[in-house]
Amino acid sequence: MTRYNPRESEPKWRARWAEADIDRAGDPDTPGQDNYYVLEMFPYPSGRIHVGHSRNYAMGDVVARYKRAKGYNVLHPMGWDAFGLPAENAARERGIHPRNWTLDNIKVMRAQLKRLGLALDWSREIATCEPDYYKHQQAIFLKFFEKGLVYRHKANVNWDPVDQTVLANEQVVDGRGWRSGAIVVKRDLDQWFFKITDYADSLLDGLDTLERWPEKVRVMQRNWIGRSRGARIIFPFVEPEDVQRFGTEGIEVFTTRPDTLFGASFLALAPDHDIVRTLGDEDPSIDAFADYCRRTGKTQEEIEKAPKRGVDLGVKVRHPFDKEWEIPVWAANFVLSTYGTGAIFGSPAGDQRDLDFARKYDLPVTPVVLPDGESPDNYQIDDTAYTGDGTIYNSRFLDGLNTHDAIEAATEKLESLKLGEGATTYRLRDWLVSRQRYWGCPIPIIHCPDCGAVPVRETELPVALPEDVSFDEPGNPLDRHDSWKSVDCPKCGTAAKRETDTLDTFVCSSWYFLRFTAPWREDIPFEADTAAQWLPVDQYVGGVEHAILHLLYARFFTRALHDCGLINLPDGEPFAGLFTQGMVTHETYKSTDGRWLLPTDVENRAGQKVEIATGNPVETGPIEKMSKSRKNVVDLDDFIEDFGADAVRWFVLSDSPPERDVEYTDGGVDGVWRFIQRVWALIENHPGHAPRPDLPVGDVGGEALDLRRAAHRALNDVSSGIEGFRFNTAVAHIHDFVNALRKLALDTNKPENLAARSEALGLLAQMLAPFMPHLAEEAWEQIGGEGMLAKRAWPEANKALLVENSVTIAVQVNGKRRDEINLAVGADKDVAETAALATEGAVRALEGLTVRKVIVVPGRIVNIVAT
RNA sequence: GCGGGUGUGGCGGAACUGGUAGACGCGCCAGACUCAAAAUCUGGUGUCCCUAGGACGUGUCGGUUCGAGUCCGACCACCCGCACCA
Repeated sequence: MTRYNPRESEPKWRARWAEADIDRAGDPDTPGQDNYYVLEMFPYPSGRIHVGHSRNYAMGDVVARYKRAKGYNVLHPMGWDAFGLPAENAARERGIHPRNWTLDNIKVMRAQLKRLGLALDWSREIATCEPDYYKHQQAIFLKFFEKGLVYRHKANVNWDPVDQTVLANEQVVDGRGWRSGAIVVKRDLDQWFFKITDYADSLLDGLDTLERWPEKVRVMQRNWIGRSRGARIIFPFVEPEDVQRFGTEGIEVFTTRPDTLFGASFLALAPDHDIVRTLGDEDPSIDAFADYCRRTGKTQEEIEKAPKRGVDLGVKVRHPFDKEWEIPVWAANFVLSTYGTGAIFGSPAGDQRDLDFARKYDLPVTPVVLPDGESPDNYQIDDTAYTGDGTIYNSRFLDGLNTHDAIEAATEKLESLKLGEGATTYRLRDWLVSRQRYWGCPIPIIHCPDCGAVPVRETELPVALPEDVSFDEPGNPLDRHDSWKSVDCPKCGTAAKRETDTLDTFVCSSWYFLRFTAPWREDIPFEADTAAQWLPVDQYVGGVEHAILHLLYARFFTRALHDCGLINLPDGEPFAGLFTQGMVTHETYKSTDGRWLLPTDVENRAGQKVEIATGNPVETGPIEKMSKSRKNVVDLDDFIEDFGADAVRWFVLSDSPPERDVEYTDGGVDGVWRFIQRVWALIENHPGHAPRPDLPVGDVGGEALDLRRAAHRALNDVSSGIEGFRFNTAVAHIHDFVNALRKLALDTNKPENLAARSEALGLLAQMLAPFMPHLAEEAWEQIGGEGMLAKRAWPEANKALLVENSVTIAVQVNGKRRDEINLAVGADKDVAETAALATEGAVRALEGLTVRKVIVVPGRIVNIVAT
């Protein structure tokens, strides 16, 4: 008996697949063949791939191989999200050009991915840092520009002081830059924006159609877009001089609760509201307050703990429904300038923040919503606001209405008074896309002193990144590159300057799945018709960390591209099915002096983990997601060298459900290795007889029939496991089947036994193929299978073999299991009842009781009810 | 605070529309082979009383049902996301 040797088999089969060119996607026009687009989020070429990364690709590959076997024309491409800051950091730290660093990494990682045996169409490989990719992106940018979807605007934006660039709102987490972790500061800068807010409604409503997306991701996007319906209301100034001073008739607020207008006791403005700024110039105490608010921390706890604070601005406004009713205007630290109009009216009885504020500064609290079951005479608000529905009172013409009707009535009244209107506000802001970095896609704009921002002529594209740049001083090298920067204005010919900002790398990833549909087209980014045939991506697989970022931007892009006439995708959804996979975790290790240690630096000596180099004991830390920074990674090449690519693939798909994390353990890996060798032992010991999956049912009986049943049941379970993205249970069913094969050692001298066993082993190879393609091919060849397994159609389970002819069912007495009976399938209820009552267990349990009723569920259970 | 999710053996996890809880894997125990160990193979492995057998058992409490891990109500714990969003 020999051992299966992946080091020999795996390269052999990869060479044969490549030779046969089996992974190339067919023409999407192919008659009689449905298209299927499966895609894993493409990687950033950061260095090397570890076992943690491989899970994502393994899942996509199971789907790709399975769908191919099911007869689909599968598109399964791979590329590189190749622009980004780490390349510039490497340049700065090690003096390597970002381009070389990136291309070297791609080379290494491509070889690693190939070693995994993924059924990828490498003929479509793209890298976003190549001019033949980003020139199309520049053309798209100009289309958006033409269409009014791009604009330049001076705004108070997020500045990451470590990465030395601005960031989009989506890229600021807890007040820190998503990549650097530095605390973000606000700066007023002229920046480029994409008008994603134009699509707020479409992006929100579209979420309801994405049935094959995780609910969690949809909810996150819904919250991020944050649509609120309500009203904008103008509170006119009391003093005519205020109208002069502030240049408006009054103060505009946004509210979702115009029904509580009669509970208004103050207006509150954001500390950086224009009116507050104007007043701050005159009044030092107001300026001091605004300054205090700016300095307050931005982290969760700080915001939560920060008490409500405000300052009376000394300005008064009139109530929109009562000219005589004057309301004081305050500045308050809890009002956000970035939401709504940066101003609110405080209705303390119905809003906790307003109530806290009113109590602190002794402002009136008038309840206007009466909860059901409360009496208006003794209902009071203490320290808890009532935010629910109820009946409006203390509110003149709104009295007696329910919350919903009162909102409508109040809004109508505001509209008739021309002091307000129904309005919708979003939390979503336009996407800030300019970055003050070198290693990104140049923005194809020229700034002319006379003509302003002028698009680069399309024939001049790409605006290529200059290669001769230096990173020895901070800032953007493009900014210092005079010969690159200096150009003539395309419109008037006067001396002008190129835009030196580059595009956010999330722009690159917003359309790469379209480029994959026709990467050979140099003249256009993609063919509208071909792209529409492949899109939407049928199955997208990636990490949940992109729930808002990439997945929202891409949904915007497909909509914008449709509106620009570049693609025909009416509903605008790029990804029909989304799966967010769990991570691979691993224990962490720290040396006595606090250094993180690689698993390969650690070994077990007498039950204790020690650092190999020093022999010192190792502190075992928590189990965390594999990451370079914690060093709890297992390098893919090391693993493949030891156990083979099939073993990694099998391991990361076993045990845990795909959406949950899976822990890497040496024990688990040993189990995989054992399993592979057991499979191989079965294959090797087979006397050799070509598989015949078309064996008629009636040909065999006895144990051979049992084996056939096990095989077809496994096939059925594995198929439905793959279809339902339950790879762990599919793996378990294969295990089960292998156990059955090992147990049912049929005498293969009998032809019917040999036939049944050949069939079973053939089916085993086919079932294994999506998971462990190399081993499966080797097995298929060994047992004399015809052709290459990768080209074979997925077998259909024989329905007749899925039904048992007898079934064991439980016998319960009063709901407790007492015995079991074996019955023919389809046996009569009376037969079941009689048999159940006669069982030893039932008789014992029924002693001294009278049978009242017998419930028979055919094929499932018999329950005897007795007292 | 709001939203989403998860609670099942020593561990990861199975269980289709309510019908034999614990599939499969890891670990552990025993045995075989071996001078021995590793590897491999065989058997066992929810807890308790341990005798055929029985009692208990899916986060807690209650309900519906002949029957509940699954359905309903109330809670508890943990994880993730958002967060002064008017």
